[in-house]
Amino acid sequence: MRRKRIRNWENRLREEGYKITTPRKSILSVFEQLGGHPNAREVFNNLSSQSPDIGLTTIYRTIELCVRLGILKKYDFGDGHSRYEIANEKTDHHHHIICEKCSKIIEYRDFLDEETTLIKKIQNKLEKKYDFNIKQHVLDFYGLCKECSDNK
Amino acid sequence: MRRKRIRNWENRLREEGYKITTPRKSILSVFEQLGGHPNAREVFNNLSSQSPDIGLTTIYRTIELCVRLGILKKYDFGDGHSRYEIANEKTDHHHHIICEKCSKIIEYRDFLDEETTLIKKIQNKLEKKYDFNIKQHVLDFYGLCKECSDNK
DNA sequence: CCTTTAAATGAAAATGATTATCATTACCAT
DNA sequence: ATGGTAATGATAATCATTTTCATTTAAAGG
Repeated sequence: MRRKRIRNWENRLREEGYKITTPRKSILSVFEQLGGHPNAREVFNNLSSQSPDIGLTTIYRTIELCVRLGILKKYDFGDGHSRYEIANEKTDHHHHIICEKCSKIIEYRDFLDEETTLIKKIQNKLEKKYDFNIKQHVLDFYGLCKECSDNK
Repeated sequence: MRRKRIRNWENRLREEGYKITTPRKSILSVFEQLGGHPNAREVFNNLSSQSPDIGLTTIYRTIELCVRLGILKKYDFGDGHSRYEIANEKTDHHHHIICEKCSKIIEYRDFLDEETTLIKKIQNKLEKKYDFNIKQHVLDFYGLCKECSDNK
């Protein structure tokens, strides 16, 4: 079995003819250090101490580029701003549990065996029945976390 | 077994002390007639012929109210605007298949038996493990519909 | 039916996230 | 080092949604 070399984002950018710039390094480094699912503004805020001259525009552009190249994954949890996370073997693929009050997000990937199997099965059924070419799915659970359940 | 009377939205509003107004009637009637998952602007456009004097503001306000009272269900498919649909026994509960190119949305509720069972099982596991009170879930599939697969 | 009054409405402005414009700057191949 | 081109940042523009506030209206009582 051929072991695929794990490409970091610098190589990915180079591969596609994009330049490795200081802002891009800073932005990606924030994603690496922050973890979680930050949105554009959170990245901006975290950057303001170290690199105050990087504009919000550049952050949006870099994120857009990285999503397009598969370096970042984009999520929409319905709270009004898109969220992102570095895509790699470790983060791929997982589901979420989202607190509807405080927006805390838990990601889990310790699927039940049946979980994976069944989703594939459903997917196959749907592809035939509705003539769709299904590429991905989202299974997210919404509710209240412990803290928000208590403070009510 | 007591048969619960099916309340229509007028009764729901009255119950909660809200008034039954002409704009509200028109807006809800659009949802009833249109079907699907319209967004605020689509409702507005569909209203413009019959009731040109209903403002977009009122549509947003009515929608917000109806979502809060459980008359409408709110969805976010990540295409930049929230979408809604009348909540009732018939529409509840379903999953979606969404075309990433043309945003066509198919909803299905002919779940495999295992589909329902397994999701409950996963939910139970997650509630214990992460101390969450899970209220609902979203299982949506994303891909390309027949037409968009072809025209490529 | 007519009055009263708080709730509902509409127009317009405000907001907040994201995108486009455009002049300036900085990679990087030569 | 340097030139060409992509990248950047400031600013303005969009677009969906929310807020403000003066005006209108549903519905309760007489």
